[in-house]
Amino acid sequence: MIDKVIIAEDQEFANLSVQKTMEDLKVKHYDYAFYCDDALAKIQLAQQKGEPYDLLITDLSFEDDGTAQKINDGVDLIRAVRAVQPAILILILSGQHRPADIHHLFENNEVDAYVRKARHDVQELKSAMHALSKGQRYYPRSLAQLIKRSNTYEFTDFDITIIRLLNQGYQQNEIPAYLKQHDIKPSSLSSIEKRLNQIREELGFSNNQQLMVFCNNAGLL
Amino acid sequence: MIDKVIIAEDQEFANLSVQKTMEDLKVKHYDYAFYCDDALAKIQLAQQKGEPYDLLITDLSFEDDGTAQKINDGVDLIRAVRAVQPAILILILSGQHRPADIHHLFENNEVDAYVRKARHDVQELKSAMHALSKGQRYYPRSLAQLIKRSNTYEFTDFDITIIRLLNQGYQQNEIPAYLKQHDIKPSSLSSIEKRLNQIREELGFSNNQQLMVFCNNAGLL
DNA sequence: AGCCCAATTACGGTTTGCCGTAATAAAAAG
DNA sequence: CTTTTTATTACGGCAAACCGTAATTGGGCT
Repeated sequence: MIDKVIIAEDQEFANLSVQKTMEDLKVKHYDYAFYCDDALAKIQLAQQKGEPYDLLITDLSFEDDGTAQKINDGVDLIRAVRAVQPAILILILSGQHRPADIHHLFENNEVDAYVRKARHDVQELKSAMHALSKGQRYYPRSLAQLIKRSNTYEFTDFDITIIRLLNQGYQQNEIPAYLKQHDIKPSSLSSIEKRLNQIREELGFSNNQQLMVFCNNAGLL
Repeated sequence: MIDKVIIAEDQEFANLSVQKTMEDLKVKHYDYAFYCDDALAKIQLAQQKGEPYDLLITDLSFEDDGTAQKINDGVDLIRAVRAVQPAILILILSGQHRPADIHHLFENNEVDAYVRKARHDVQELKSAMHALSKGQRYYPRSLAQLIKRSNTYEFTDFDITIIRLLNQGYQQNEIPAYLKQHDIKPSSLSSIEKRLNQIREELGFSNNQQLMVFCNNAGLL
């Protein structure tokens, strides 16, 4: 059973509604945090007291207000939490499509459920909770479709490095120098050209601009 | 006073929390809708009955589920509502930064307040409601800063056309033909090059890829 | 060591994009 | 109607990106 839940969500609107859903579901005990650091601290403390949380519900993107935080991103929070309490269940509650990230997290068994903030999200969350309490993972068909449709392509770290550099304003012939300086393995201009060509072809784009927008939307930048 | 409110918001989480905030604020009567069409219908009906809404709270982006809808976007909803009931107050509640859109709406007096779904959004909404009830508009400093910092630049229709074409995979030398075919005034390759150059310079980008990502994030694509 | 396979790099030709300048067209001013 | 100004287009040289092919490197294997 899922008796003890912690919610990490910076949007107050969403945070409140998730709390209310927990009440509806008769979850015995739930806490909430607006910052990743808070959430992690609460999880550590509960763990030490021998009253660990069963489930973490977390957003992926947290906004930077002035307050300095060690962790500022859902994915980082997930990694940190897993280090503290490997067996905790984790449910992602995200507003934007970041299929690349989410797919990756699922494949590596870093998360157990994904609910998108969208139409019927309350019902989705309830369904996800239900699945989790039965020991199942929750991966909505909509996401599966999306991944299949748009993002079969697996970006390597190398790809992402190149794309980020381009997006920072580097031109292709400046990149080899950068790569050599950072000891990244393929570093020739030729390799870069070849890789970009391959990616474009695979995703059906005719220029890099489309690729950049795609990567931006997939949360890779 | 703001006594009668209609909420148009497709995310159930957000919709619920806004309703709850209305209760907290002792708003006498509020309705909600998950679709733009529903919201517009309710506004029309209330208007006909002589019991019009004082305020519309609406999201900007609505997700397309299967259900066919006439209106699928917050901006379109706002225009339609203004046609029915010009004097209604309108508050935008949006998750993504779409500063270009929002700035434009404010400048043309199409909306009266803007609240971003983010940290402290509940408090922001309450403040906005307070301002509105005093006959003021609500335009958070954060947005003003953002506009000033990143988007002083005004994109013309021509700019947007070019950028969209590029993003569709056109290459620059194919665009003149398209423009001539659609009777768009400057149509030479030279004009296109010059325009892009100017935009890049003005926004401080060194290549078109960055520009595309920027436009994508600004909601221009 | 020597061989093979795959990955990486180097190179050359072609296309596309970039940018300055000059010619032309259109619009505003006189 | 002519002149001046502004916008648009045409052109040319150059840099960047693209793309195919060939040379080189570096493991893994016998």
